[in-house]
Amino acid sequence: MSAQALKGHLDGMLLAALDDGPRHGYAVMEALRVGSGGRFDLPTGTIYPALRRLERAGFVHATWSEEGGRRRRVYELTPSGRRMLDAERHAWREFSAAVTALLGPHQRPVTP
Amino acid sequence: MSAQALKGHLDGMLLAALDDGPRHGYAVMEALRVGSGGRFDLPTGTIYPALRRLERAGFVHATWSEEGGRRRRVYELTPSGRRMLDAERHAWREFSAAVTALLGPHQRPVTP
DNA sequence: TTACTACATGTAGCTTTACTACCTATGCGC
DNA sequence: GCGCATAGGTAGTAAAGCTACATGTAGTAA
Repeated sequence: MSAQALKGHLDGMLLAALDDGPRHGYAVMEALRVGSGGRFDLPTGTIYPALRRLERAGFVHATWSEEGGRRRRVYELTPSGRRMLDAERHAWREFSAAVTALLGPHQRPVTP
Repeated sequence: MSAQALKGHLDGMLLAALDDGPRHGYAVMEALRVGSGGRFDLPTGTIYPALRRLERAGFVHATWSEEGGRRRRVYELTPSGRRMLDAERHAWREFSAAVTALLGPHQRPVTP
């Protein structure tokens, strides 16, 4: 995966990871790793600043929670964040359709 | 379309635009615009530096041509560029599959 | 003949954003 | 004790597309 490929697409995936319910940062990280089949094994230096950015933008709301001596910062979608997620999903469909069209029909045949 | 969405995906599309044959920069720009249904109406400040980058990297070969008082810089895929195009197409399929999976199946139904 | 548009190429500086590298801390198994 | 998974975080860097600007030709509309 190219170094820059994620640019501008991470926020949508983070919001989507919170769509089923609140999660803390580390769990979001895991969700991206597992949900992408291991392709998005993102470093903490990517995840935490990104979540903080979404919080500042008002798309998620964060609360501290303590469980078994472990402090966790739990993130939850705000109504604004939910609207943003919708917008991101739509933008992704537009974007991916356009790129797929431009990259051309040169697919490797499934079964020769 | 988000400001950063294109990052890392432009090179593949530029190379793909040269797959049918040599084109000059302005024609490549047009090809992206038309081929994306108007979604990628990229400024010259994006296209020309990107083509130059691909040239420096050895993926395209450029020659000047004069036609009707118009100087054009015509770009052509090199063998290395063709391999790169293959790699970009493969990377895009991987990437888009992963993002689509993570954004979830929350598609709006076609006919309610 | 003036002005505007499409064609055609290019650069300097800005901004955003993910990544690298580093730090702190707890709980558990060996 | 030691290492690993879990859990959170920051400072600084690099990449790459965008904005705004500059240059010039050809054709057309006023």
